[in-house]
Amino acid sequence: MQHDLFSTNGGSEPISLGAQSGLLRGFALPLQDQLLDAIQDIALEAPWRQLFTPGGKPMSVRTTNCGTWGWHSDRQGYRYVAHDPHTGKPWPQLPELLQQLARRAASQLGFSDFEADACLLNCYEPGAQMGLHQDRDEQSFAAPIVSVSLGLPAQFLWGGTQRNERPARIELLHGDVVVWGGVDRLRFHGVAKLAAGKHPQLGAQRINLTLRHAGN
DNA sequence: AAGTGTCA
DNA sequence: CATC
Repeated sequence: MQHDLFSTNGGSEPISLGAQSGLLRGFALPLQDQLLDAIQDIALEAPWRQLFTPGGKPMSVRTTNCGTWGWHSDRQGYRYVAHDPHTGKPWPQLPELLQQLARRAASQLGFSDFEADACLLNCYEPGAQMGLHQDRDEQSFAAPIVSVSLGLPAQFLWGGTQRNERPARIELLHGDVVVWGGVDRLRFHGVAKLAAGKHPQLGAQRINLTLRHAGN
């Protein structure tokens, strides 16, 4: 039987996080097995690695990328690079599965024709976190950000356009997708220190996929 | 600078 | 708030 990969949550409404942002609870669940396979393949080609902030401090997550552009951080700063500094090779191709998932999710929030050219993969183990920040290394902020959560639950910190606004805490579960763009595109966000736990598929980790249009 | 440590 |  022919079935719609997105049917599980195709009819559910986004949980609003702002005028042009929302949480699509469980949106990626129908694709979970294919997503985990794709992540494994990506990590074989572009291994997980620990990045350093420009200040020289190690980040607590492990990172890799796929797509035309990969986000990288070191003492030179934050930037997108076309080649993996670890291997010298181009980043693995962005799987069509992921491209379509991101396009469908963006469409649910009113962003048509989203075309990701970068996917940052962050792996959190218990204790790992991501401080409040803006995604502002992309060449244009016209396209939204699409974030896919897999594995252990996390508290998403969802702030305002100004750093001093106290962020809301939103629990993100395996299969959840968050989309933000337009007036919400530069909102500060982060992830609270991951609590210990074991996920049936992923064990003691959370993997987040962040899809972006980084180039021209 | 998406970091941590420190001070109020 | 300091930090190649």
